[in-house]
Amino acid sequence: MNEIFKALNDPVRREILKLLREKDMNAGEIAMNFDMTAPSISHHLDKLKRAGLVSTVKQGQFVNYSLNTTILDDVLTYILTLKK
Amino acid sequence: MNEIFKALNDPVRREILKLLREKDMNAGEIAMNFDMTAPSISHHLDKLKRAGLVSTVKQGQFVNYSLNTTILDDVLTYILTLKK
DNA sequence: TAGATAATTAGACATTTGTCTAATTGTTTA
DNA sequence: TAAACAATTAGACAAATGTCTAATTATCTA
Repeated sequence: MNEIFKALNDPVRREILKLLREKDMNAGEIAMNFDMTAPSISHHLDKLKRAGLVSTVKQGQFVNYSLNTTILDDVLTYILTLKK
Repeated sequence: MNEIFKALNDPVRREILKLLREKDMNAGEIAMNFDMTAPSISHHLDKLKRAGLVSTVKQGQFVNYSLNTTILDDVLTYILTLKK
């Protein structure tokens, strides 16, 4: 749970999730949406992946990222239990 | 939204929310549950309050804290829209 | 197979964050 | 009204975080 909240606690990463909600994208396509270097985006993607919020599939030299909604259910459950 | 995720991104603060889910408590009662100084807890409470996750009512020299579930709905909505 | 392209890793650096002690504010009560 | 108590504010400091440039790895293609 800690990893998930850590991952969600950054505007860039939340924006990446928003982009992936529309369609899967490779690292370069994601990076194009930000005024930020590729290594920085790569670092953000790594955090999202470690938290389980995104999944990757390597296709040739590209790495395709997709949103993993299963983990979002854990967040939903957590918030709901707080509400009791 | 940024403030809320910032506030949720700390194990101590999440534990405080869990405690307040059971019953309202004043700052001292909350602090008793942690191996941490009162000023540190006060700082965490401040972050929770600024995020709107808790509300306070001053009763004499005590400050009573309670969980504000309304804001949690915002988190729920946010997560749900990510799931589309 | 050499050069180009996609992506990540490594390492440096400034900013943010969480913790502490000391000091301050506000309230109660002897 | 002075001392005690509850809580917060101020300021210092170490650890964590986000960004960058440079270097590396893996893949494609001329």
